[in-house]
Amino acid sequence: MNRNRNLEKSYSPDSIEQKWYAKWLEAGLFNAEINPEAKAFSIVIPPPNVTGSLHVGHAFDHTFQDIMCRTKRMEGYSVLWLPGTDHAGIATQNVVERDLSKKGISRYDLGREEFVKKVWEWKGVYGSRIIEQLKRLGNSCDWRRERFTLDEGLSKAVRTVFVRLYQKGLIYRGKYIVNWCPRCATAISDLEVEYSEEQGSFYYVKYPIIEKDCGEEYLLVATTRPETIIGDVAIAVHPRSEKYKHLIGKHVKVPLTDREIPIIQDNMVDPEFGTGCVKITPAHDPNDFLVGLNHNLEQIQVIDSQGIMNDNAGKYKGMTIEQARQESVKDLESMGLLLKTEKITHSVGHCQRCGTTVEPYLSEQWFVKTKPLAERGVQAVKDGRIRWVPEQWEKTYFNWMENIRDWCISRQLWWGHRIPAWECRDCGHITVAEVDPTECEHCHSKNIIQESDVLDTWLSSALWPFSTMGWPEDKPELKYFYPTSLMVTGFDIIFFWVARMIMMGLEFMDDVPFRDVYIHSLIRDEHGKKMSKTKGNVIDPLVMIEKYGADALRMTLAALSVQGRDILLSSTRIETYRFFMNKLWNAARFALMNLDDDVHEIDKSQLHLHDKFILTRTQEMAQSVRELIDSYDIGTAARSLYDFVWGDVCDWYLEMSKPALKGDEGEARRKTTAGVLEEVFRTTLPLLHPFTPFITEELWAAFGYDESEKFIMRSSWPEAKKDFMFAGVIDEMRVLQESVRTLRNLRAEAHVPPQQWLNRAVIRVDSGTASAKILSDSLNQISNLCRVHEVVIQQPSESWTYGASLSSVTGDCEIKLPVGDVLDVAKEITRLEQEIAAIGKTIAASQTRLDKADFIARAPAEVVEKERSKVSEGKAQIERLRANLESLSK
RNA sequence: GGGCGGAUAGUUCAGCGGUAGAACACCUGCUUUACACGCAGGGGGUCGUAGGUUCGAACCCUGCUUCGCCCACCA
Repeated sequence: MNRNRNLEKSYSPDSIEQKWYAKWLEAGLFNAEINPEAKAFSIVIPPPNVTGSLHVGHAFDHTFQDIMCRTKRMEGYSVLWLPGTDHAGIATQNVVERDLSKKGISRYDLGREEFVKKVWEWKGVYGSRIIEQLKRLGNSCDWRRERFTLDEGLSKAVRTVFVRLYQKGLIYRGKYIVNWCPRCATAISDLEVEYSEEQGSFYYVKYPIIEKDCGEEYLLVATTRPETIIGDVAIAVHPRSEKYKHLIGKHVKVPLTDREIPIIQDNMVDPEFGTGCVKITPAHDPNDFLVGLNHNLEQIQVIDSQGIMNDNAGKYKGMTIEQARQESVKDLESMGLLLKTEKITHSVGHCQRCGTTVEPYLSEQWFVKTKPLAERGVQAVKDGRIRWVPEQWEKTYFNWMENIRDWCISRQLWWGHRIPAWECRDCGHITVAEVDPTECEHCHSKNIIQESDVLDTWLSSALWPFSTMGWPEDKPELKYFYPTSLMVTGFDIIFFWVARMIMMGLEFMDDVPFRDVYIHSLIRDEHGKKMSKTKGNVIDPLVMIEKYGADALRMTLAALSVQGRDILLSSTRIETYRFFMNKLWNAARFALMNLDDDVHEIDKSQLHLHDKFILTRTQEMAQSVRELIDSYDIGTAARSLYDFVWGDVCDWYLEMSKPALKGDEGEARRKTTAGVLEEVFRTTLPLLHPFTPFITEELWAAFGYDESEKFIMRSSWPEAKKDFMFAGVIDEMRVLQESVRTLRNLRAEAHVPPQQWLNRAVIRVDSGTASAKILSDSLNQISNLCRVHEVVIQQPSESWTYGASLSSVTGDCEIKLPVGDVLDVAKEITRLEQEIAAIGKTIAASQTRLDKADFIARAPAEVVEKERSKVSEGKAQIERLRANLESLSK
């Protein structure tokens, strides 16, 4: 072996990370290959926005995915981790528009074609930034396959999907009320509206009644939007409303205008809310729109697409919504039609992208009819073809899918997939086609014009799992890697993305897009606040990588990850794992200083308890970490590795192996101990590799393993070697650890000079002897009892032997204590406790197997009684023994 | 209105039926040649609350208090 014995005294990640990432790339280790001999494992990355910059959310789910990918590679799967970015329609267009506006240019100045060109230029410069940042994390994506949602191939997929859905009647066009962002000047989907509670006013407005014979002068209507009054076309009351029944069919005059409108009845009105009657403005309210359709009412638009009052708004024309509101209130007041104003809190929708208040806006839009697609999506989860982890998200998913509403997919933007529909200027027919048509398919007129809208970005994202693999072409990748194995993402895009991928996957691939969906929690700051730039509490992963190293960041994120709870991240936490990296580094450094060039065989006859212990623990880790990762419990996996390395390996094994490695116990022991040490690292480094790829690769090389095996990344996942697993040694070791701890306390009390403090005690205990608890209890008894300067511990039985170092700790003291008795009693207590637990479990097991009532009815009650009495007898006995122990100690 | 999740040491969180754990912080003592990014020890918790199930509950069930999230409605 070519060992590197000159490791730096502390671990510095910087150069090491860069070095290995380049080497992995060079060796093509991230490349996914179709290998019929191997099972496939695939993940498509949730594509970050091209405008994006790496934040901890990305860092978190990418760490998770990388851990899965690296583990699966080591397990022998052919792994595809497919990266890419999302063109992010509104977000990107906004960024470029903002840039332009700094130069005083608007996108309209440039025109569509020029503007789109500018966005592409921007993408060329900044679009790869997020990808470069992802690489810093150590992501093992197959970068050769990087995709972009506006790529040629993906655009083709989008177009194919659009045309097929249209032909199937699942895409339609129509004039509806949609959520409209006046600032972005585009429609947005229901999901892109974010609601927040706001202070507003409730205006009580009098609508004079035309018919003088009904006994009332006016109808009182409460509204939050007086500026839309001029767009009113009716007043609605509940059909069974006693209060207004006699007014149905009568008319009122719309304030601020000369129009007269009818009083109608509709179930949508809640007689308990407000005044019990509602003004109907079909062009500016979604509910009113529906009422309008049902009653065949006119739709009067008074606000335009920019949020400005239009020609229909009379004197308010040209005002903003806010101005018009104030003006109309003023006017109503002066006309004596405003009865009162009430302060209320109501929730107001805002544009997800820019925060502008969303307006319901009547316009021609394209929609996906989602019901039929959603039904299949629900079915796929119900019959287990898709599994949600944690399972609870299933409910959220079902709830949304079962109440799904049609999806508005048209956007009045320039950046995106242009809708492949052409309207004929002559006959009005719409031609939808995969290949740009030259004439109307209906009347063959050449006078056709393409729809100017583009598609919602999320439509292209919904195709991501298969469009990235070459669909609609019949690519071998699709056959081999689709459906993907796992989707890892946050709950915030379950509806936006996950649900839609499921629908599209089922529709176009006739199969689910992924087998498992892992939904991870939100990362918050150390105080539980959502991270945001405005709050300034953002933890920038790149800064953390600079400061602590990518491995430390990854290990932190992995270890903190837990299902069903938000993750609170702070830099001190990352620091903890930074320390861990250093610990690992130094442990390896110690090992290297003590290993010969040759690898020594482990001579089983030379193994001491601590050797057997660490070997067994190591094999256990190989087993359990794999199982934990396979069940997506990377949090427990990471934490158990941390405890194992720091606790078992460093605190105990390395310390206890020192005398042997120094040669104090002879050459045979030295060689075997070296062999054990080697085995520990050779197994543990690969276990850590998915979590902390860089440091493990560096150490792997330092140990000299890369000569024949090359990279650790290419190594196989260590199998648990039965040969190195010894029964009972873990318990025995825990006994020893407790004993040593107690002895250290004794020593401390005895003011033994530090030089003589116990570093090492060789205590042999027969296998099958007491648990750790017994010994520690009894030793604690001793330490409590003794005037420490008189303490020596007597050998309780032949199974105890003390190493030489113990006497140096305890000096010349001497004690006589009934250790054996204490031990026996304690042992008996433990035995009884275990027995009780066992009986309890038996009872519990038989009860859970059957229905409880059923069990009691059918099971022999006397058996249960007998078991129960055994338990209470045992307990009584324990009480007696405890008292006994107490007296023995005195 | 519907749904989901949390409440455990000063703080952040594990544990989820068998005698309360970690990290950080705090206190004490240590330049013991892998590591002061360290070592050894210590203090600190009636596991939100009231009931219930059980031989046994932080853990299961019910109510309550409280914090947070999602969906729907909001004229």
